[in-house]
Amino acid sequence: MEHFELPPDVVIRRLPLYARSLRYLIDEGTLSVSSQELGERINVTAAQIRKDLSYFGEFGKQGIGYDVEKLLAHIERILGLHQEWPVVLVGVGHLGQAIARYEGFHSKGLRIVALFDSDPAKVGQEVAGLTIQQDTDITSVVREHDVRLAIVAVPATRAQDVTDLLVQAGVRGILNYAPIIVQVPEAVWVRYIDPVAVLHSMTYYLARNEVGLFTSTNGNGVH
Amino acid sequence: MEHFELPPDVVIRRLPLYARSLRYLIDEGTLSVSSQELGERINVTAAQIRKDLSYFGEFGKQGIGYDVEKLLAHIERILGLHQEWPVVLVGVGHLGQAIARYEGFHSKGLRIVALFDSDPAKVGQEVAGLTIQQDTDITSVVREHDVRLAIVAVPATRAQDVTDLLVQAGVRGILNYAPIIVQVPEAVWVRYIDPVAVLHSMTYYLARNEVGLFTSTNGNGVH
DNA sequence: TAGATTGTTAATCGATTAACAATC
DNA sequence: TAGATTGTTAATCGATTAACAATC
Repeated sequence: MEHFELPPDVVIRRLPLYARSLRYLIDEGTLSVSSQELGERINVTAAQIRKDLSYFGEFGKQGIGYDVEKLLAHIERILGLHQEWPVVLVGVGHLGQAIARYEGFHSKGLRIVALFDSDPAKVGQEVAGLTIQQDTDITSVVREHDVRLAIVAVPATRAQDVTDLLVQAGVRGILNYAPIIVQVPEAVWVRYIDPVAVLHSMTYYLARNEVGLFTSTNGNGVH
Repeated sequence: MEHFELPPDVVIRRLPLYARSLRYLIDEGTLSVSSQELGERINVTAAQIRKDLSYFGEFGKQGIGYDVEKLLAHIERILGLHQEWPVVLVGVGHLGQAIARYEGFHSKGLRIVALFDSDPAKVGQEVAGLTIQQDTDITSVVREHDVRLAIVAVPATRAQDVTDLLVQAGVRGILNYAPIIVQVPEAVWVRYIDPVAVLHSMTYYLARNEVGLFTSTNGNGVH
């Protein structure tokens, strides 16, 4: 039975994890997987996986489980990863360079197509096969390639300005590495990569844990 | 009135964002802030901020708001950031190097004290003032410095092994950059930095958005 | 005093889990 | 057929928000 409830964002955020786990299963040669098995790998309950998938259709077989390849194909299509999304990266410091060079970003559905930096000394240099361009060219490049996704790896002081530029040029999804929360119009999605905040939240538990190790209830796989 | 409900994890994760915003307010010379104003900066409701803080005590004044410096000091103490946490970093590829060099990590309460890599060619090299050590020395170094926090920036294939080593040596909080979910004992906290998964979740909305821009309800500040 | 804003309670909203009929 | 596992419903659990008395 189909139903038509809108999938909550928290479900959308788990889909990429399901997809990745399915890719690993394919690498291992596994053909079929149950919600139970999949759940154990990513520390999620079987019920949750089934419920999540039910927002999009019926992909399994009772008594059997899910065909790994087929389920992956379904999830990738749901996420829009059957098409390729050009991505621009703004800010080519140490972090930006690591991002540009990171193999993982050349992943299903994503391709970094341009690098930008405000530092004139960097403009013209090549990183990971791409020539660094001036910040001021963001608008034209984004429009020309119809880019919808951007990664921002500039200092916090520059992040809002760069975001405004990107949004104005047509970008609708931003992955922000700068340690500051930016303001965007409603139609734009911003997500944050904030390792320091994450570490700062773990110290809370460590500070309470000190010697007696059996106080904590659960530290598993919080994503 | 004090009450003694245990703060949920979702609250603990917001505290570092409050702290950071307060630091920016201090830089701007602001002495006092209301929950309303603070909330607007980080896209959180005023009620949520007040409720969150109420798990830990009473820090504001009716009619006035919060003393910025005092509230920051309280939050830092709650998070355990009044002490300094030594951190080890395992995996000194492009990403690991960017992490080691990133100023932001030399932040309140954190100090990277050792770098490890399995590649013999890298061992002995210096990055950000630290000499890269062999993976096999993790145990002794972690024990010697009583390290509780680690950052893992190795390939996915190595992540579980490295995690096991760290946990066995005494680490209780792990920030994992590897695109794989690792299994740990209950007393250990793992959190993930997973930019590709985040991008893959944004494409979902972009794929649906294509031309008609007024369909989306809210893309703000999802953290 | 009048205006502003807190801390807290209760109401609402949303997400997770348990349970099970359907069925491979 | 017997065993396993799905998809879905209802129950539970948890987090957010609205509202307001207290009070600076």
